Amino acid sequence: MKEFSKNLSKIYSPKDFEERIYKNWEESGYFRANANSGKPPYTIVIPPPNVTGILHMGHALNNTYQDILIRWKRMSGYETLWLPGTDHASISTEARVVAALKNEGISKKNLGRDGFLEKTWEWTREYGGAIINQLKKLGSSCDWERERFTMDEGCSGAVQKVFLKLFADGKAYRGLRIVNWCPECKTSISDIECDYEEKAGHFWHIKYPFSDNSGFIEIATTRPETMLGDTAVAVNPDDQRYKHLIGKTLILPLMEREIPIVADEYVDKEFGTGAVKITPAHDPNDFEVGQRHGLPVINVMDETATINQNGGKYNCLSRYEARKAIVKDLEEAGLLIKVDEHIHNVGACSRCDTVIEPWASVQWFVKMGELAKPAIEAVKNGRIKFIPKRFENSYLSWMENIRDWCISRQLWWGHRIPAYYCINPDCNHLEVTGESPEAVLEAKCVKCGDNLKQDEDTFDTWFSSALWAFSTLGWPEETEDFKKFFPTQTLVTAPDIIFHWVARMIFSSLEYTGEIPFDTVLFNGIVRDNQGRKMSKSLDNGVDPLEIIDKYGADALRFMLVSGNAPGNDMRWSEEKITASRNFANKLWNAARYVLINLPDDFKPEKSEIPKVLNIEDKWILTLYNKLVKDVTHNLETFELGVAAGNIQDFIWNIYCDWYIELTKPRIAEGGETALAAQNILVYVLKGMLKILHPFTPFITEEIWSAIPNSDKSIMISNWDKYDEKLNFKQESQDFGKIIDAVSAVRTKRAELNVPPSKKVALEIETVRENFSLFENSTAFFERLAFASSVSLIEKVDSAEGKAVAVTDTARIFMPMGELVDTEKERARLEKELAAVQSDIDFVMKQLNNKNFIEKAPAAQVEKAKEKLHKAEEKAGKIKASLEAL
RNA sequence: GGAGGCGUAGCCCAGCUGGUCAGAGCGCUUGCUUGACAUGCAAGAGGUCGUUGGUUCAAGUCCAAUCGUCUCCACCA
Repeated sequence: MKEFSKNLSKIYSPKDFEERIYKNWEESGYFRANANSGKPPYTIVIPPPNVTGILHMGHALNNTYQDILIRWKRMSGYETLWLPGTDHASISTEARVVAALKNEGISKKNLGRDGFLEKTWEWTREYGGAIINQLKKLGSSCDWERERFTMDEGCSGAVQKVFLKLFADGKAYRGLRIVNWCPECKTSISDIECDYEEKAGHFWHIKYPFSDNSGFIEIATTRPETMLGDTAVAVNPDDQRYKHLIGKTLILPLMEREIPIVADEYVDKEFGTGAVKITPAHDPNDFEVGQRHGLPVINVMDETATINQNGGKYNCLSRYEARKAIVKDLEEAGLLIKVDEHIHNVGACSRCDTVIEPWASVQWFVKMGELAKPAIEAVKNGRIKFIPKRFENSYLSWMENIRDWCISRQLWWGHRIPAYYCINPDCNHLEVTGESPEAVLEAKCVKCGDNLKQDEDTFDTWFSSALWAFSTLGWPEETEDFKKFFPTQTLVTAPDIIFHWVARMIFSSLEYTGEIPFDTVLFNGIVRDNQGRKMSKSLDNGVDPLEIIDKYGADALRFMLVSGNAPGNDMRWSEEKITASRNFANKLWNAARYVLINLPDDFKPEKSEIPKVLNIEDKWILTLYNKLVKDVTHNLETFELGVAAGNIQDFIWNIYCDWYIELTKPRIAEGGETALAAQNILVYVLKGMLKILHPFTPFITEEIWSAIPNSDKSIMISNWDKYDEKLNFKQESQDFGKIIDAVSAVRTKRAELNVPPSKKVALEIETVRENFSLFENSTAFFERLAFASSVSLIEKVDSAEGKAVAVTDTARIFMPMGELVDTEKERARLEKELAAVQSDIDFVMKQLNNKNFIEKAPAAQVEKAKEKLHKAEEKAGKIKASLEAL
């Protein structure tokens, strides 16, 4: 065992020990979870950061929450597993690698699929470790031996297994649909990867002439270039203006193609001209209208949103060039009626901000209807709880209106879809199989014997993240880990991925494992900048957690991130807050240093126990510590991490440091039995404080802990204290409150009179005889903390002449100040004080005189009011007496 | 168009199921080299809890309306 060191460095310098401590933890294996343990499990799976990502404040907040819960549960006797890992983030990683290759003058296409994947794996291996190491700097107690990656063998196996099952059950299907297409990323993206923004645009009103030359119909569009693919014009069947035209045909301008006028309920009579051009290949609603009326789908753009050969003379123009050219040509042809300014929502790729092109293409989808039902039920019936609860609303409304999920992406980095197509166009056989691609391709088409080719696409990243809660534990195998740690308990995440991730994990888990993936979802808010804006690259207002850790320490950062913050609420970043947290750490450091320095050399802190004989102040601090344990535990149980942190800070600073340490100083100075007793309590409570604070600020608590020899080698594996009724000294702690009040009252009075601490004054304390021994035994406190030269007890002071008086509920304390007391000022002060007490009395009297209150309020409430009145009246009496004596 | 959050001391925010909740931190004022800490100690000033109604014996705390602000969802061409 390590020597009892006593010598914490004079300056709190987290840099000196944080790294060392983390290494020790890792080496000692405390982070490791044991699947064979008999303890109840507590599991959190990390929201896997992007493999190429770097730690930002959001990660810091999210992981601080998780680590607090994990460390608390670990100390509370659970077999805890915090499972870490990273996400392959297909679209984001692929974009980064493409960009990096571009700098080297290499194109993805030239490199080929295999070459590109090789490069991307290299990239992943090179940069993938970065965020993991950064999480370690934060103090995250993850089980690193269980670290997973969404594209590792196990997770990939789970993805395949799930897809095969979905396909077999008819819940995964392939079809021609309108998807959100990003012409920059050259892939489809899902609805929730598309961000809408209001933009100023135009509303072009165009003439579509009738085939029979009998005039024209006026349509309006915001995207004239799509008219190249128009295959109809639709009107509302009830629209009197157009009813008679239904069935007539039009000549599509510029393309000179004949298209029909169809009737469809979808058309809003009130909007625009009431006649809508229908472009089934480039608009989701038009696509549906097209389906209903059997209209052809003419795709006029390629994957880069450039007009293709179906666009006639506009072939090879970009969509915006084409728009310009088309408008010009229409104008010249006299077909442009007018152009209105129009503000509308334009969808953009959430990844690269390129305007989305709704585009008809063949994609894979997951049928959501059946999957959503149990996922809705699980949240509705409370099997899964959201904290705060309000986020259940958005979850439910999304789930209840869910649309099929497009899961195929035209990317290479990701899980390749295990679907194979016969190359013979007459056969067109589709095979979905878990066999190795080599074997499948070797085997040829089972129907016609022709060659097969594998689907070029990969799955949406979220398709694999959706399985994270169980694929990481070994599913589909019935592994020890899966049996022990699944379902997990708490998911800690940000509200912006409720749909992307949380919802999909819930329905996936229920569908494939039959279990909920977790029972509680705790949401953390967003860390904003000091002006309340989101931290973003474009604003360059991000704060780097690593720089903050370097400057203030990980503990200060962690403590700042949880302090004064409620679950799900956003918070503002400010340098002042972090210095406040650092100062708190410094305060604890110095308090510990003081306690340790003052222990005798032969003190055995590892055996520090509560002494048999306790002073009143000892009982007082023990009672308050005991209450702290109860409060903090309760607040952690209800996920009120910010409140818990506040409880602890208040106790350490305002109770332990400001009072208890000061109260014990005279005893330490005195030495002997009473000093030893005080030292034991000081150490006992210090150790308790360290333990309860440890989940929040793991490094400093471990460093101080290790300076005190303990039976537990690391505070990480020490036991979380439980509320103990034996430590609840109700009477004594209440009594001691009277001493605290009296000391404070004297200090206040002295401050009002500007008496320097160096001027000691003899105190005369007037109180009832029952309190005499309480106050007499506290003489040393008055001497030290209230600058008393002596203390005398008296039942009734006759003359207050030349004396200042401090009044509490239980006592009047007289201080002979001679000329310092200005009678007039003193009178004014006392009158002010009396007025304050009197307003309390009036308030309570009013309450007690209210018949309804007496009758309807709970008895305890009435009792409380009476007690309050009693106290206030006593105090008022004391102040009045003092006034009279002036 | 729909849903939700926020609006409490100069600033940043806590206030869980209505009754010691009117609070913390920062800032401010005054006084302190009180041998752990000036990254500190002591004391103090500051708010009729956005506004207006309602429910209740009792409302920052529940309900309604309203103003301001932010976010999410939908996306009518």
